[in-house]
Amino acid sequence: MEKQTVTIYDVAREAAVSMATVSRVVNGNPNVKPATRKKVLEVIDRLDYRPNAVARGLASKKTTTVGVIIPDVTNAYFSSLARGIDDIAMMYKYNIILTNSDENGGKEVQVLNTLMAKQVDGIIFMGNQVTDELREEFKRSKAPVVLAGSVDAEKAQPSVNIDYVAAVAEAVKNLIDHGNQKIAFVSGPMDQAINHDYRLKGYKKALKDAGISYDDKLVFETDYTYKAGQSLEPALTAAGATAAFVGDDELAAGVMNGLTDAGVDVPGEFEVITSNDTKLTELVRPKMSSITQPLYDIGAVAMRLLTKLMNNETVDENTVILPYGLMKRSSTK
Amino acid sequence: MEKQTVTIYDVAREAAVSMATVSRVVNGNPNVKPATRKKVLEVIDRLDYRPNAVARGLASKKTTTVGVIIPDVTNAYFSSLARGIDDIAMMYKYNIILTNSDENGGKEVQVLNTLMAKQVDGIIFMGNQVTDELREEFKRSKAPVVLAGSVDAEKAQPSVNIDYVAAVAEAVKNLIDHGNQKIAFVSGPMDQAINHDYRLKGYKKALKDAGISYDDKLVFETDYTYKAGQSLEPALTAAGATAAFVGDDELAAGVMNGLTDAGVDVPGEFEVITSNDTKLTELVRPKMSSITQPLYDIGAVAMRLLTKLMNNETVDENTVILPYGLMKRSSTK
DNA sequence: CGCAACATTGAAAACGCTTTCAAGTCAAAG
DNA sequence: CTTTGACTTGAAAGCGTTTTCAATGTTGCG
Repeated sequence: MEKQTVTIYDVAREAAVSMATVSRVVNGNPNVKPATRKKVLEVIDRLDYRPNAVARGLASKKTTTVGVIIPDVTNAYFSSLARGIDDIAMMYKYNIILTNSDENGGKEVQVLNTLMAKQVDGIIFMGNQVTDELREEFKRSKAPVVLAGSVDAEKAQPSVNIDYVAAVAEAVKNLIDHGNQKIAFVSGPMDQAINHDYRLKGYKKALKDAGISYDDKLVFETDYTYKAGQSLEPALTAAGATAAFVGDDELAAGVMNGLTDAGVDVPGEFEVITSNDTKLTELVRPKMSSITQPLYDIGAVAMRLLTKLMNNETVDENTVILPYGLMKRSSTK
Repeated sequence: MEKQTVTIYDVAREAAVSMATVSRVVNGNPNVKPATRKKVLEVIDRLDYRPNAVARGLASKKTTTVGVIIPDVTNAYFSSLARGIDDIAMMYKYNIILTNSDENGGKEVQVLNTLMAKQVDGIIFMGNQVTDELREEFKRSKAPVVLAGSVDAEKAQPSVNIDYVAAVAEAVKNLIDHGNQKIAFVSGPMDQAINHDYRLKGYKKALKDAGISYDDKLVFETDYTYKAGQSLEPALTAAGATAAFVGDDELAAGVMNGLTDAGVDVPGEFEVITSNDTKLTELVRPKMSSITQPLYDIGAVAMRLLTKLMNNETVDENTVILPYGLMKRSSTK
């Protein structure tokens, strides 16, 4: 009843050659006489032979699949990177094992281990924080690991990012240039390196450059959800803020809509600038000004870098920094 | 230089037992004397032995990974399903190989083949159209295939969906009840079954039930993008439509924003109702009324169904229909 | 025509694990 | 003290490829 699978052995027999020869033609090895190649190809076609990738993986120690750890596919920022990753992966004949981590350290470690057990040829990690434990796991992995749109303070792993500090500083400076003195810093969990080591640093830098003193009452730490942003309005108003830099687009949309719904005019009375330049920025009204990041490219470049690493090619620069920009839309003056 | 991998053989030697026994303890086989189990476990821990899933897959003919074909991870509707799929997959110890198809038939077939080559234990397909060729491939697959949020007119494959015809009919009826006579039907490519065989059918049904005659000048076929929706305004106005049913949220956001930007008041002068109830509906202003679908659950249930199929359990119903609803927000009266 | 050099091929050993089957162990039962 | 049946264990045969190494065929040239 079970469908019979045809193996390389069957092909060899039918074509009256050895398995080695069949293997050669399947893998495009040039050391095969054209006539034999043709004969084998015909049999392969006739028998509808499909090489078993698992067996191939065991024998060759290469699985042509890479693991991708993503906080949440549902998040526009990360799914954009994921798309870039998958496209390039496909281009280089790799497949992607995608797993959501919810940025949960324990889950990340566990997932990483199952990926390694599955003998992936490489790993791309996305997440706002690289814990010590995770870093250790990365080190013992024999498959190369590259971080995409994710920072590691230790810079131990190859990665591709933008210059978050500079980008945020520029965004905040923009707000300052518009005359704002009390600028809120709204971000996700402050225990994530991306927030406290990069974004906050850029925020402080901009303030300092402008001679504005830092006030931690203007720092709002929440989780990355629309709702969280939406319910921030009272606090924002109470703190006397007239503008905000927000670390995530969905969160920013929440902040902005919360403000608007409460009757605060954006950007008239309150300016908002966000970080990720996902589609969302264009959908909301007013459209959100944002730091621009080459989302797709961050993923694509990360994957490309990974292919080089997997191929043992020497790469000139392990940590690549892509250019960012500032896109003025309608949530700032 | 290359890190040495420790195999089941090493463990067997160190623990002075056979590979079979090690295999048993690793797999939780109860037929092992507690004392031996303990001894083996200690060695495993000491050597930091990690079973090689590829070898395991070859020997057992099970890879504990399932293939997932998705039009585009970047699309909120499908990424929500994907999240549901992955969560349940993880719960059942499966991993997901995720590949974007762009709804391109050729790519879908190709991807399906590489998935099968990788010996996935099952496949979940998402896409708005199942071509004949694809259907053939599904049939020859020895791994079970289930469709998630995707229809196949032939109903040849197990699937989980909502009742699109009824849902759309109800949405359109709602528009009719508000006094609209000229209701636009805005959808993606009409050659996709989901559009012409389901949504359009529901649309026509609602019209018919209300005694309104069908006018194909009110049917707008575009692609599923925000921009496409946005640029539809002139045509919509020209056709004299006062309301629209839209088949995709991002597209709907475009339609609505295009209207608003052109000075048309939504919902005052023009009502819009959309289909997928993704996060987007809450982000835009006015918030969009929508058919509600249990997105996450569609994915989750599909994956659960797949686990049963992979396990050869008998399932009572191959095609499961989940409940839908109608959520009135602010883009309808 | 003989030989070196190169092109083709096949045999068989991995790859790391699961699984079948037979054998060995041991305690309870007779 | 044997027998029986339930437990435990190990040997070895796969699983479907890749890959090494040696063998065999060919071709070009002096």
